[in-house]
Amino acid sequence: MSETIKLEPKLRETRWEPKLEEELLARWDSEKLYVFRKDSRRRLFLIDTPPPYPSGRPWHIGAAAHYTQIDMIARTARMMGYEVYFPIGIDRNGIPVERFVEREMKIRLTSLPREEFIRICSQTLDQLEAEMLWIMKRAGLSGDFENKYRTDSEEYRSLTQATFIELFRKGLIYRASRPNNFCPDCGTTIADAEVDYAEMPTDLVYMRFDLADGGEIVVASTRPELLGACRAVIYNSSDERYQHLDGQRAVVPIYGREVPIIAHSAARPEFGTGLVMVCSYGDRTDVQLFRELGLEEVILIGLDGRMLEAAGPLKGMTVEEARRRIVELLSSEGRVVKVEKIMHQVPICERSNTPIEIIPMEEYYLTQLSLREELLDAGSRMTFYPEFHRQLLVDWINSLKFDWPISRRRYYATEIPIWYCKSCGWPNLPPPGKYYRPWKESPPFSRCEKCGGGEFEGEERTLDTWVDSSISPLFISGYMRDEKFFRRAYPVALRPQGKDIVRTWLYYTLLRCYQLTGRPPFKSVWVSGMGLDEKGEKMSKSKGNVIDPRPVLEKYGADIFRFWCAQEASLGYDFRISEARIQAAGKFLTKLWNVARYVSQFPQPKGARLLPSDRWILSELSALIGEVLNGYKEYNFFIPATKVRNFLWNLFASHYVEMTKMRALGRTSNGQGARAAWYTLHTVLKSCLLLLAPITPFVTDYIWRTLYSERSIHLERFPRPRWDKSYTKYTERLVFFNSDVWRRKKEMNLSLREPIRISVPEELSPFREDLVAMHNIVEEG
RNA sequence: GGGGCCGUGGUCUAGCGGUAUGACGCCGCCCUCACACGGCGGAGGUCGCCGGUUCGAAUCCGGCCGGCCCCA
Repeated sequence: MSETIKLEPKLRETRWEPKLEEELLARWDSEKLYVFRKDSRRRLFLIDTPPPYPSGRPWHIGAAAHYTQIDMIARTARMMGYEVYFPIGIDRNGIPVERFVEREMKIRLTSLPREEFIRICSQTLDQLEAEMLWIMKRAGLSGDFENKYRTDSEEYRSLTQATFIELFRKGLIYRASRPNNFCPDCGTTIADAEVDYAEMPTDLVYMRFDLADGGEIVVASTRPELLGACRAVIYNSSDERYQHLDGQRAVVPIYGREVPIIAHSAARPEFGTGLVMVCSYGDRTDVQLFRELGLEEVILIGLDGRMLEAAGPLKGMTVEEARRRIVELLSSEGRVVKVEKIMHQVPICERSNTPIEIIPMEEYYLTQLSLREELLDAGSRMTFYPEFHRQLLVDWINSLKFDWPISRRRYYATEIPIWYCKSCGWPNLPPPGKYYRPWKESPPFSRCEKCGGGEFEGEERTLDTWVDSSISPLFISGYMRDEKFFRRAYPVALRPQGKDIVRTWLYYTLLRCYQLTGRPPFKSVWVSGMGLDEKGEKMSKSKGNVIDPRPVLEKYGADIFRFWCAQEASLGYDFRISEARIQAAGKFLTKLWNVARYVSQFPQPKGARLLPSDRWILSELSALIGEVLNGYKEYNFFIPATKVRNFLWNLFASHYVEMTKMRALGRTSNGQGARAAWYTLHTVLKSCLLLLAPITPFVTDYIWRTLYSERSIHLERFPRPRWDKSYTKYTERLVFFNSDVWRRKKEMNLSLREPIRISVPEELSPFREDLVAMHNIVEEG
């Protein structure tokens, strides 16, 4: 018998064209493939997508890779049968955009009316946001773009304020005056998490101090301008040189104040002379020493970064001017022993990159220290992918030393919702649920709740931007706005994020959500590594090694980029980004395409009587599906990408397809055999497409719709490993045998089609017919 | 100063208790009717260094060296 069928591939082009992706994007859009159905009966899977910040820096390729992987998580969850909410949010509050506007327009925050400055920031954000959204869409993110949220929207900010009001009423927010990190350049207090350290060349000044009872000592300091705030000199009790100083007093040069000399472990004998002056406040250690030793602080630096009255002859100077001047003054008194150039770690503001000062200010604080144990416990109830990154969170919680100062003296951020009574000063809070701007609005009440006074002054400060970002899981799950949904959706399924913001975003979210709900905000946390440059170094504007993702997406298309992402970055580990490797990843898509093109010429029988070769590849397919699904369960896309690639290329295409080619093309007489090959070819291809769909959504959907269904592959589930795996025992032997025949033909200078005399080993006898046809074997004997 | 991760052929990478995976690059042959962004074959490493555990270590333990990242 012979079925007369004209074999014609349904895929015509010889390779996958990235241009085809754009048609698919439009199609997905119009079909509303990825819309979240809130009332679905399926199990919910909410992803607390990191709302990226359009800060003015190019959104670099590492970020695009990161969001692409998050999209793979969303697609994975859908194919596992969840109703997935993959929200698209944009973080638009806080200092970064203000700094960007100040730099670009060469203005200061305070040089424009507040309203005007806010308007400019908002417009700037719109532009930057549009670029970012283009990248996200083009990369094939299956997020809910139609309902994207912004953290500076009325709805979001009113929720931020509502949580502030709630925590204030719970007594977890308090006002206090204490030394804080202050950035004179940004003009605001910042939190520890916003402080970076930079190694800078610094002068270490060796200064001669008199002792009150005669004699002298030499004290070294990098902050001589703080001499006027020196309240003690310390040495290490193990330091042999200074045992005689115990109980003595030193006289501070220029200022003439007598201060105690105290033994303290904070003094390092090897630094400078081993004698250190303690002043308010050179660094965080000084703050602790002042507290511990009960010293009285002297404030030398004002909010404008200039020296105050107490600085005496330095008054009015900037910190740097004062540092130069004090050395001159000391020199003229013969008190400078030497000046040493050293490399010194200087605390700087992560936004402005300028040195910070520690200045006591009155700010609002959110309690965190007293919750340490509870937070550790709540954190321990979240699953981490990979587990080893849990340590980043634990270490940070254990290292907390101060409560979180949350008020900021900036404009483009959520306002602190407080009006102060003009007669008694009492802070009056409005009811939660609305967005308040106390700096320009009158309060929604008429009487002070404390004294009944009727006149108020609105708070002008805003909140740290992390106060907003830290409630994203509450925002997306309907907290305070849709209690019914909230009960089903919270804690949300997953927080995906980079390891670099564990101490900020993850920690703050845990803190705030725990305070508000008494529960951890996530069931699981997925922590990815960082995208580094070809040399393995961090990408940064200053190094000039930043890669813009847009030209890459345009040149190679999203799927090549995505497949590269998946096979390059193993879960949680840093990965290197190079265009050559992205390009190389494209080869696999060509291979996939051509395998599909070959298979596409055959009819699709519903069933068939399988031959051993067919059973063999289906055995391997079952094993593959098992491994791949395990990778997907841990959101480790490296596993599916490399396993499918290896299977499809090195087993399916190289061996199975070649073994069955004659049979499938009808060159052997047996029509049953052809059907079996067709059935198997399609089964394997379909399964591979499904297994790759979360990683390369474009090419798989294109092939799927061309060959199998009008309906998108993205509405399907993952395949199940439903074939007997016993035939995998033949794999090694088959591969070896085929290679051996190829090698021999090569040695004999035969083309692959020419006949060869060779015997098929006994162990492979089940495959004899296919192998004979494949290699054109003339059996011996 | 503390913490994390890593150190495998020229480059990158898998493996994490039984003498090493794949990619890129390189060399040679081949346009074999899915694919030359392809196929086949080949050269190339003893897994940073030292010591220990073990019948056996790239794989476990300890120390050292080097790189990267984070924190103080």
